[in-house]
Amino acid sequence: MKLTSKGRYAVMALVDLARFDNINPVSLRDISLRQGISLDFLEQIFSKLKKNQIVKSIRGNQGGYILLKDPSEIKLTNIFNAVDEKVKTVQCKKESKKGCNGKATKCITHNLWDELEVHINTFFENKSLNDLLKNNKENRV
Amino acid sequence: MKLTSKGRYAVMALVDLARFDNINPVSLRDISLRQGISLDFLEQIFSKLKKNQIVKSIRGNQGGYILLKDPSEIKLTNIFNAVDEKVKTVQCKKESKKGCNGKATKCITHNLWDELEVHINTFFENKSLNDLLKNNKENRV
DNA sequence: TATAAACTTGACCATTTTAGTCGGGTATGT
DNA sequence: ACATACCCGACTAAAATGGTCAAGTTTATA
Repeated sequence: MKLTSKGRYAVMALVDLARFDNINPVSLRDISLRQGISLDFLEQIFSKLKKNQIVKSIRGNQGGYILLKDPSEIKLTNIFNAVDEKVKTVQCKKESKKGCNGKATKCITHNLWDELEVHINTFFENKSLNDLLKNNKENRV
Repeated sequence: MKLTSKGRYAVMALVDLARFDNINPVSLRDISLRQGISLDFLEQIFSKLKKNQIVKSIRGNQGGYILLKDPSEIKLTNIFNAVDEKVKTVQCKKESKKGCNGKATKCITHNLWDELEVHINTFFENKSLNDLLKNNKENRV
């Protein structure tokens, strides 16, 4: 199982944004330079973050992005949902009554994968952007 | 983040094997039929499980595979390691002192991803094949 | 001893996903 | 006016995924 760059970058970029989002909006160009993430890729990511009400954009010269909520209210769950980074441990559809391999019953390990999914999602539920900021106060770049 | 079929199938197949591994070895053909997994794919998977001392093979007619250890001593960690299903939350090498984006320092969220990796691996450490068998006694197929 | 069941090995491959790039826009402060 | 930013959709190379296929070897049993 691996985390995709999209998800990782989204979080990195938002931590960066939260750190510099004091008075002025923060431009993607700055984030791109500081975090070493492609500007074009960042634009894709922020388009989704914006659609999901996590950030707000200010266009034009001196523009950029600002957070729409307090960092303590932005959970990793929200971020990952926004950029379509989801945890998937099974292939079967949750709703489908048909069971996993197209068989009549659920697969032998179905409960396990459900548990795993919950276990990982719990981690994301319990982490806010604010937690990451605190965590990073000491070793600022 | 998603679990690959290889990892999922490996666990499913071993649970199946553990259930039927009483007197005789269990053939991949049987597992394939019961679990709805391609036989050819199973062969690939069991080749790795064998290399990693999780199962032992018995060739020839009436042959098959048997577990090398007690189900209570086979953790998900062991299985996933065997089939190269590993948890990867960062792209940078663990050992490398160089930091994440080829930059001098570690990326701003590095600790987070380390935590996540540990969180997931803990789940795998704490589940044995035996746990899954118990879990499945009630709703046997 | 012939045969069929089963493991063994390695190459191959289509499809999907990933991780971006590219090329055009449009808005706005100075 | 113009530079700086956001906006948006199409495109794509490379990697990973989820297998398949072919050609073996081994061994129990009739």
